[in-house]
Amino acid sequence: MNQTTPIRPDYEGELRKAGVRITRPRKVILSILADAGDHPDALEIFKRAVEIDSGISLSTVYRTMKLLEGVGAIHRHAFEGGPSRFEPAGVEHHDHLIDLDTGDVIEFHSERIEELQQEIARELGYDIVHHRLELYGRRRRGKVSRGG
Amino acid sequence: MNQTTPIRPDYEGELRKAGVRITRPRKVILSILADAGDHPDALEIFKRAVEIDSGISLSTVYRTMKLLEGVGAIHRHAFEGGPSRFEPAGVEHHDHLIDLDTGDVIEFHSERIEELQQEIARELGYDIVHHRLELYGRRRRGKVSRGG
DNA sequence: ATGCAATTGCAAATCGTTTGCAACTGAAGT
DNA sequence: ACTTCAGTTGCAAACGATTTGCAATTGCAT
Repeated sequence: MNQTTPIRPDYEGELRKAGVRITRPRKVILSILADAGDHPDALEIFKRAVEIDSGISLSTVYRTMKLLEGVGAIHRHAFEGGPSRFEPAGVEHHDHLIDLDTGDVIEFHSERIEELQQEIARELGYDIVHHRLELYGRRRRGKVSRGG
Repeated sequence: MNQTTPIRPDYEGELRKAGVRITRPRKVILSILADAGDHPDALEIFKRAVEIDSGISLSTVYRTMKLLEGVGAIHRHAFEGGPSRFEPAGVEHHDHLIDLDTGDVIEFHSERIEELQQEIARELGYDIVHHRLELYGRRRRGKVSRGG
């Protein structure tokens, strides 16, 4: 039972614990986040939210994202070119490979790279607070394809 | 004689070759870039430019940066939080360590990390077009300091 | 010198995001 | 259930970084 269980994040709980109110719009946004298997941006979240409750405003989406980010419940990623995209913070740390053609985000992790980063920072006299490693690429043509 | 010689970039030449005119404002901006040892953003370049020729506009700075970027003469880096910052493209590829307290940018390179990235991308079925590796950190207190 | 397309400065527009504000509403207390 | 009131909302306006339309200017090939 030591596998990376993709825990359905309990955002409401996290927020309550942080002393914020669970309002109608927040409930909607939270449910969207919990369901999202991708890395939606604020506008995308807003669109999905409107389908559930047409009264929600984009401002509230932004405000809620900032709130969740502050609480540490989600991570914000500012990939090249586009708006910030979000993902639940519940999973193990990972970096991203962005498909330049589709915008798809693939997660990966390399303990070796993490170590090397630490090593480099130490040599330069720094402590890493956080880092950003993003690979921008295209699906290799030919050979095996992983379907899509 | 195999050290990384910081070749004073011949922007004018690169631009001429690309068929663009060498105008007065461009000359000023180009000279600033050639001298810059740091990673200035557009506004900073603009400020430095105004001191040489007060008639230069921020738009022209932006336009010139885009031009140089298109020609491949400079690289644009969108570090977290702030505006894009630029650096000559003439040097060897490297990644960046950003000092969170000062905004200073320290360059580093790890062939091992580059290899690992390639490996990871390949395993995921991708070709890397480019990547972004940024370490955000603080100078380690105590012990040796590299002066500053 | 001449001519014209490339380039400029300016102001206005754009994009993603934040914010001021008056109206509204959770949730704690009765 | 009813009140209360600070937390929250939607809206529109403000924001910072960057881009763009346009009329005036200017490289640079002739």
